[in-house]
Amino acid sequence: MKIGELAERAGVSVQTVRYYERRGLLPEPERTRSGYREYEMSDVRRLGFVRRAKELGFTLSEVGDLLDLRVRTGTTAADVRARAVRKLESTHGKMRDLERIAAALERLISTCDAHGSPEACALMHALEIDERG
Amino acid sequence: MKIGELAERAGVSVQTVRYYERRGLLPEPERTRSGYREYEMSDVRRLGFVRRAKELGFTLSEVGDLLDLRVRTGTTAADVRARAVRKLESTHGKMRDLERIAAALERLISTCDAHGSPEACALMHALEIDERG
DNA sequence: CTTGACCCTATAGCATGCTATAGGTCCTAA
DNA sequence: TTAGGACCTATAGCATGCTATAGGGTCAAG
Repeated sequence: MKIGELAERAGVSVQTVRYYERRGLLPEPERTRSGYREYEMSDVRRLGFVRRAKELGFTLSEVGDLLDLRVRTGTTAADVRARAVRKLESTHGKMRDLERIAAALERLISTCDAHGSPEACALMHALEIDERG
Repeated sequence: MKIGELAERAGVSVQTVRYYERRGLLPEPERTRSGYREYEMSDVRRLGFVRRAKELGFTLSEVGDLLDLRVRTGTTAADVRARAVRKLESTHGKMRDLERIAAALERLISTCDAHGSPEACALMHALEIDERG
């Protein structure tokens, strides 16, 4: 497929695809004789991975790290493992924070439901921040 | 406490505190006679909330929304509830994505452990991307 | 054979979220 | 009383991650 279809399937713009390629997040694809980039489904998946990881607050460099947990000259299995463990730890930290936010939002919603007044919602909210935030 | 202590306790810079104040993420604090900002522990918690939410990939505007799920002129309880529900949904989406990343990292790590070769790690990783990414 | 949608490179510009600088005030302690 | 560090305002600059523009080539349909 060409770049427009790839971009649409993955939910990003054509410009963004070319930008990610420059940044090294996507491999340089084959070209048609006329110079058009040619992609496959694996590129759609990889690009989708980049997009979602970025939406989670990973920087593009960090996404590159995630994609790059692979062999390089001088890299040992222990190196790869250590990087994966660190990334996993930060991922767990992010999940815990999200759980706290979700729990706070759920309590806020049920308080809204119970009392129906915006004041109750606001009060509840202030409470969440003071409790844990 | 003064701004330096607040910043240190919350893990951000002094400049960042003043920036967040300008952005409306922190209330304007009391001042000493000489004009120094004066903070309390609730400000530490609020600032910590901002920092963590931001690290999760919420923009400062979104963090403002989270902090601002409260009464404004013309805002009804239903409005507040609807905004909370939308934010909760996006939070759940982020959690699902993080779970997928964590699972992929865990499989990668256990494959490293099992085979000990960087090639196995790399191969496993490529697989994760193709499977789900 | 030309129109229009899509592709190309190169580069400039923009929004976000800080971060640094200039120029000055306050305060504690030797 | 003066040296230092922490504070103040105001504003400029920087890194990231796009996004838009200029100027042009490709290609299938009509």
